[in-house]
Amino acid sequence: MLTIKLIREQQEYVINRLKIKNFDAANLVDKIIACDDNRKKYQQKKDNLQMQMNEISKEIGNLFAQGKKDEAEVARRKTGEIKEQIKEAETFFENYEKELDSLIVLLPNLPHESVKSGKGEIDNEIIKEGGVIPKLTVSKPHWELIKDYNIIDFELGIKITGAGFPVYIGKGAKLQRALINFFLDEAENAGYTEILPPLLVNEESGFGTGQLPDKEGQMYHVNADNFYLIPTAEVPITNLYRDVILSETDFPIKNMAYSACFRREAGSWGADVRGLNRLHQFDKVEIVQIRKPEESYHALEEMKSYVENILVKLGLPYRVLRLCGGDVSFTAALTFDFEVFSTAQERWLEVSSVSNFEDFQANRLKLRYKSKDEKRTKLAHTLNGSALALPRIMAAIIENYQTEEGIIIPEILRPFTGFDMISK
RNA sequence: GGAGAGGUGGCCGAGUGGACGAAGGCGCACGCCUGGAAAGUGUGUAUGCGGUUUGAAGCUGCAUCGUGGGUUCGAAUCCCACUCUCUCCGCCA
Repeated sequence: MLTIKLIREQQEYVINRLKIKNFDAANLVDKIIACDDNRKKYQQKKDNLQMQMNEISKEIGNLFAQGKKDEAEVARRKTGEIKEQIKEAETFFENYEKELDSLIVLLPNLPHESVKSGKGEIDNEIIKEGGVIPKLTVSKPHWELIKDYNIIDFELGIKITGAGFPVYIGKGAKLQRALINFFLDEAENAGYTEILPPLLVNEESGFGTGQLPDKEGQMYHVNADNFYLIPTAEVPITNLYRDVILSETDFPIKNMAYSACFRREAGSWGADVRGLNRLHQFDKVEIVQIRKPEESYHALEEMKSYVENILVKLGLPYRVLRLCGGDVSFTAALTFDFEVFSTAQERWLEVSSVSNFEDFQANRLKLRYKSKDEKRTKLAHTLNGSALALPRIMAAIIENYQTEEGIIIPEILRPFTGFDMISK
């Protein structure tokens, strides 16, 4: 969430920047400021009364100690009324504070200056393309190939769980594991620390990274214990730093994690989601960085090149998009999407999303740091990126590397798979 | 699931109604000492929200001892509820 300070001090700027995200903030900002004014007003009232109360209490204590019981009695009689007033001011204060909290979380993060306005996908700017789209002699979509070679079985998944929960079999399972290991090793070499987090998180964590309250319906919820199944490792990995005050020497923080991800994808089932394109459970390696504000865009570039490099190593045709205002998520300031070309489907598939959240998540998380020369704590910047999401990479590999004889394994993965082809 | 114990600052730990944002220790920072270091020694060392201020510093108010409520003029301390952690038993990979 945005800081109240920013909203107050740069009202016009906030409203204008949010227009880029197609968000009309004018009314909301007014409400927020009015609410904050009231909050302050009642805090002053409450604090003053409490100060009076504290003074009287001290006095009473002293009078009792001196044995002046009568005078103490007199003082005591004064307290009742003040107490009432405190309660009243406190109630107002708390209500305004609550209202403020509920309003301020409705404002999206401000887009970075480089983000252009736009409605959605079509307005995203392609900033780079790489790799070569293969010319295939045979061209079957992956949902046919996985059946031909019996490497992923959707029907079995439906039987034991439901749609969107595929079962990986034999070389399909091994290829999956190979990709995970490849991604983890790459991240480790790039200086990321591997974390193996819980797959279930509590409510506070869901709130910390912004999944709650707005995306509640997108997460699987374990009712008995009030846990949520993580939609991405971003949630546990970033929440490691919830309520933390870092010191300057802790930077940069670079963590990564493999995890299964669970998404209900309620209401988003349609024509483009066949096969591996959209799943309820999938695997992903996520990279997360926590940086000082002045370094975060440098870190974003670093993460961008890092992801690109993996795609190059896998030999997949890819492109990099700078998302337009309409497509940048609620929490992000700047996002680059990576897409790979799925040859048989003749579609670009999103396989990674790399974002700088600036201090938007940190403000929710209360993730701060203290610099040497300043006494005040400052909010850190958080960034994350998929590196990478497996199913669509799997789909692209299966389709792009298909031959009459079978599916060729990209060379870089062969040490991990132990085989160089999937055939019948 | 059953029984018990407990949650105090970065950490350990004292504190059973007022002088407690909190003793003492460790750690950390800065200074003294030293040729340099260690040892020793001195000082400092929580967070949030307000006020003052152009801003910062400074000064200042309020709140915070797991969370929420209650008793009281006054609560870390007493009462209630919740929650989390630990130990033992049971079950189990």
